[in-house]
Amino acid sequence: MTLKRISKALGVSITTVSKVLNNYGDVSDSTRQRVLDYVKKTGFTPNSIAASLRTKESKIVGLILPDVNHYFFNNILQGVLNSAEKAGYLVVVLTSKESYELEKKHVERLLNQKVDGIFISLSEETYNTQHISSIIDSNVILIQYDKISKLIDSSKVVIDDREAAYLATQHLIDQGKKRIVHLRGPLIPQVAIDRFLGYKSALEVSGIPFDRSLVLTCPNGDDEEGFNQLKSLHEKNISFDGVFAYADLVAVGALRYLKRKKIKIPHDVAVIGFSNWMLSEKITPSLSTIDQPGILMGEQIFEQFARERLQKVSGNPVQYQTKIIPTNLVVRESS
Amino acid sequence: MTLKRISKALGVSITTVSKVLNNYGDVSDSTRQRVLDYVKKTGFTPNSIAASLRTKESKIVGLILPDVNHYFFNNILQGVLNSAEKAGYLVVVLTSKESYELEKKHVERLLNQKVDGIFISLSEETYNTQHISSIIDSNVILIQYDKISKLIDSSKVVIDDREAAYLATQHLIDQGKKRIVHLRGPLIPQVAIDRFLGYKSALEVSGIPFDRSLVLTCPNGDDEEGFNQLKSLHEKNISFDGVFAYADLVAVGALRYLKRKKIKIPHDVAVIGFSNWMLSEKITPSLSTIDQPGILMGEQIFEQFARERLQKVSGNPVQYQTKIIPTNLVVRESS
DNA sequence: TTATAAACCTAAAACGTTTTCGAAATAAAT
DNA sequence: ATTTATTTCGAAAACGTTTTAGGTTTATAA
Repeated sequence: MTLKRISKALGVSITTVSKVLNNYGDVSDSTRQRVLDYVKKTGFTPNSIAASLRTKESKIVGLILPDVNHYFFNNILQGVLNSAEKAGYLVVVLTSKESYELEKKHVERLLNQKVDGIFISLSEETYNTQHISSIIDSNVILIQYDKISKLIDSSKVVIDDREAAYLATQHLIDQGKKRIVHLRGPLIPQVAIDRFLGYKSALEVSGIPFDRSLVLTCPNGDDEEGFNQLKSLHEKNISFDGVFAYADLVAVGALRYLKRKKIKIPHDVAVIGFSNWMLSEKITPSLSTIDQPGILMGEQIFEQFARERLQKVSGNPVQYQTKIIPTNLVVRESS
Repeated sequence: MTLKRISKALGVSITTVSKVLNNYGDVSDSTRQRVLDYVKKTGFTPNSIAASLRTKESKIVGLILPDVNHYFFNNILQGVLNSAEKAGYLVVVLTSKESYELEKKHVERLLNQKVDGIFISLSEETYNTQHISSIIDSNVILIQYDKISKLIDSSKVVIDDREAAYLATQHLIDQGKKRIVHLRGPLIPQVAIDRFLGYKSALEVSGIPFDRSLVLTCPNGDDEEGFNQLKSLHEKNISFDGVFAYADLVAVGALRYLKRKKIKIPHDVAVIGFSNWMLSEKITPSLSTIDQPGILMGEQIFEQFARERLQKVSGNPVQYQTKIIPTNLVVRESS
């Protein structure tokens, strides 16, 4: 079933059928009704490939996630899906697995698929951003989220990691803790740096001396590392009464060590994580953490895209925006 | 940049350019090389929308998930993504959120987007399967996975839930347990029924009498229900020494209740869940469970699609297959 | 030299829409 | 009755590719 066949069946032109489907004004009520009836009867839907070719709008956006099996990114996906569905867009999902090569390949693939927008969180390996620039050159809307490059001019949707880390650390201080361990992420990515800086400035503001030996790196971000780092600290007889981990999973490992050593939580040592993974409220003791509203972020990502799209088609100048999504402190049994 | 512009620049026909790009034999080495060089120099990639219109192949598949924030479905997504990427396919992802209406809408959307294949796990609300049949009518390849309809003729990729539940229950019996509670899922979906049947037949085979009062329904599948159901059992003074929950989250709730009541795990009561969620190995005591290899399933889904696609284009009869993916018993501290 | 085969190339149609521009039909105004 | 305005319609081009069917050139054989 095509426009042509409908037009033949009803004795009108292809143009007319197309016009009623696209709500053009210049078709009489009677023919409009005839077309509508016929379309409903046959269940016809226009071939969107052909429409795309003509209009250069695919109504598809591409979402590149560093990892799909990750609570935060899952929520982002969910949020993008929510908003995209409302707007009649489809979302193709790709995972970069933190690989620069894969990320680049995906971007190229999306570009020649003529998606209308690309939403990307940069992989940890990505220093060369040529492929990102090529998105802009291709006149495709680019929204950066989470791990962004400040050097690239586009809209951005991010968490204020520094502020969030400040909040988490401040919370421990409020509980009377003074020797607070920071289990930090890898050295390079901006998010890990920002969380560290937030930690540091919270100490500063409260006049607590910064002790370099209390900051330990957890490159993989798993629970084993959390466990082992606390263990090594303990074995070196370095005392502490609080732990701020840059990821919930790391905090879970820390909790496991403390429980094993019968250290009272939160009385002797209070623990707070980051991200509000689902598991953090299910474990005992339940884990205090920073909630990153991933769903909200995802929605904002798509909505910013929709705004830019609108500006573009209406010929207005496109205005890039940076949205900083607020985080929430979630206090549970561990602190 | 288009074929036309390339052909103008090189003084050959559009046809010739297209032929070298598609590896046709009848073009001389010298012109082939000239075209290739020019393409590489300009970074040209053919517009896949136009190609799709002509060839009726979009190189896009649609994956409908009941829920994106779910460990098992995440893995399925990951698996589909893995295989699709290798084969040069894009995947558009949609969530039905267990709603029939949404599911139907999504299917229609995918069909008029002319995807090459649709992979679907039916929502719990879906009884009318007209929209699923329409996939087949549209000559789009349909692969059903997980929650399937046996009435619809298509390839299927499923877990043997009954066998898996049998394994889980048998494992508890092997530990010497005799009064085993089954926290079952909602009454209707086949997966919940199958898990119940597996439980029942394990008891039967071991000659343990089936006690209806030990089977409790958990419609939402969350941890609250697990907690409350064990509590109600306890308050009715019904004794038990094992728990087989149809979902890990439910089992987590059960564990929480047992811990609260200082009941020794697994000595007094052993617990086993279902799905091997990430959290089940992180909690204490770590949870025994059934591992559903979601990634493998996802890969099989795509690969079955690829097979059918090949059969179709080569004009061979399409052969539907039902893949039953084996599960693994994962024994941890809780049993 | 001429006939035949092989190699190389191209014109043109087709895929199914959208949209411009002008034509035809009708209504309104003079 | 004529002009003008308004409403309704349709022809045709365009989007960028693939592929068929045939044409032209070059090589091979007689």
